[in-house]
Amino acid sequence: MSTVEQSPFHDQGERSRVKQAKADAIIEAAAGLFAEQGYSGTTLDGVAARLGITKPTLYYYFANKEEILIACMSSAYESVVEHALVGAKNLSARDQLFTVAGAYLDVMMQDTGRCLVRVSHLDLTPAGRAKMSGLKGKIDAEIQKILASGMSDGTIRECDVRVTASAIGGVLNAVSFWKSSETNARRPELREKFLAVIATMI
Amino acid sequence: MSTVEQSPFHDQGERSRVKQAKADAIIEAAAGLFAEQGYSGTTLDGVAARLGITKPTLYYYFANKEEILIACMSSAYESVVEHALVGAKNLSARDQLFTVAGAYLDVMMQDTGRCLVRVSHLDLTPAGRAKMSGLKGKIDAEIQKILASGMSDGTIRECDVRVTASAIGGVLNAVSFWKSSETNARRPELREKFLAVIATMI
DNA sequence: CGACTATGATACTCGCCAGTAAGTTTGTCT
DNA sequence: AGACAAACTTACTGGCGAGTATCATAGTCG
Repeated sequence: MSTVEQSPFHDQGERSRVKQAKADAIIEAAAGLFAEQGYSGTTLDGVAARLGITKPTLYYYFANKEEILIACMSSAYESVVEHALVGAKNLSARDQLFTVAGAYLDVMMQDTGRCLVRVSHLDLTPAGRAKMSGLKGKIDAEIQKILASGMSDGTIRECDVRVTASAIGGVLNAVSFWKSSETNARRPELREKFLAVIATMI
Repeated sequence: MSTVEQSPFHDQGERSRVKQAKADAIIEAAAGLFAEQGYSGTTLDGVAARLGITKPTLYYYFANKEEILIACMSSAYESVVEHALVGAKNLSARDQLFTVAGAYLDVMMQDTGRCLVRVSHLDLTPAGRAKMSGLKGKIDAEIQKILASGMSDGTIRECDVRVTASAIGGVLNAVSFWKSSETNARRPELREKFLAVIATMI
């Protein structure tokens, strides 16, 4: 029971850090192509070419194409969860919602986030689809929870929480359809403007 | 110049009406599968099977798979244009927007409309993508125009028209992600609730 | 130095499915 | 009747790209 942490390599930590960095580079490259060309329009040869490597190398880091897409999407979802659901306690419900929405908007102006919307969940196998729906559902449930508590503490007006959460999600997704050239140039401005729209809805 | 209408067949009108009806049936069947399984997840054999025919028959009505998808999407867009952009004159800008939004919502609760969102435009070839973007852009432009005129006649509050139009589009698209079993059962109710959300935004 | 693992490239297989070639049936017109 | 077109079918091809088997190189450790 003692040396589970102790590995045969003196610097496995370093090794796996490098490997993780490379995996991240693959995710980033793939996300860019998925967002531009869609899932089935993107070939693994294309992903590899963008990184100056060859296709089989990708399989050293990921089991298959779908796993790469799932990694892109998970990365985006987790970024939202991290930035929003963690440090947003003891705020009013209304401000909690702005925190989540802001984090979501930030992600949606990056390639990994764009994958969430530009690539259809239907391109996944049922297993992967379930996994992604779970993450999406988690965020949606959180928004619904915030809406409900906001109706209690009076910072959010009365509404149908399911419909409103769905609508808010729709607004947040919308920014991912903007041309990346524009979102890159006007990121803070667009973030504020979309948040202002959300503000009118709640 | 006289007999362009007069064809060699005594009942070509009937013939082409039947043919059109069959083409519509194909569109409907395909739209259902595209919405459930995505574009690349749907095979033409599957579409044909759902209609009790065989794949080559589809090619008697459409040139290729993409053209079927485009027909699905065009049908949805045109339905919006018909119901909204035609009979909505001499209303206030605010009510014009509700007219368009209502028509859009109606479409988005049907299979052809779901295709617009559940199937990525990236699954199309550049040519088809351009065509669909054109139609989408037409509706978006109309919404922007209504918003602008609403800011003049005072029925819509001041806002950034591009961002707001984009956000409204996002809300309208959102309903297409609802399970069809639920939208079928609660169509009028959901229509009103989503319109109520739009009402808060403008 | 020599054994071993991590990392990568070259060169393939193989299934799926869009699209096609060619033939068959059904109705319609003269 | 018999010729012709519309409407469909059966039986195929062909390519693309995901995934793999196998070999090459480079650090790393005793």
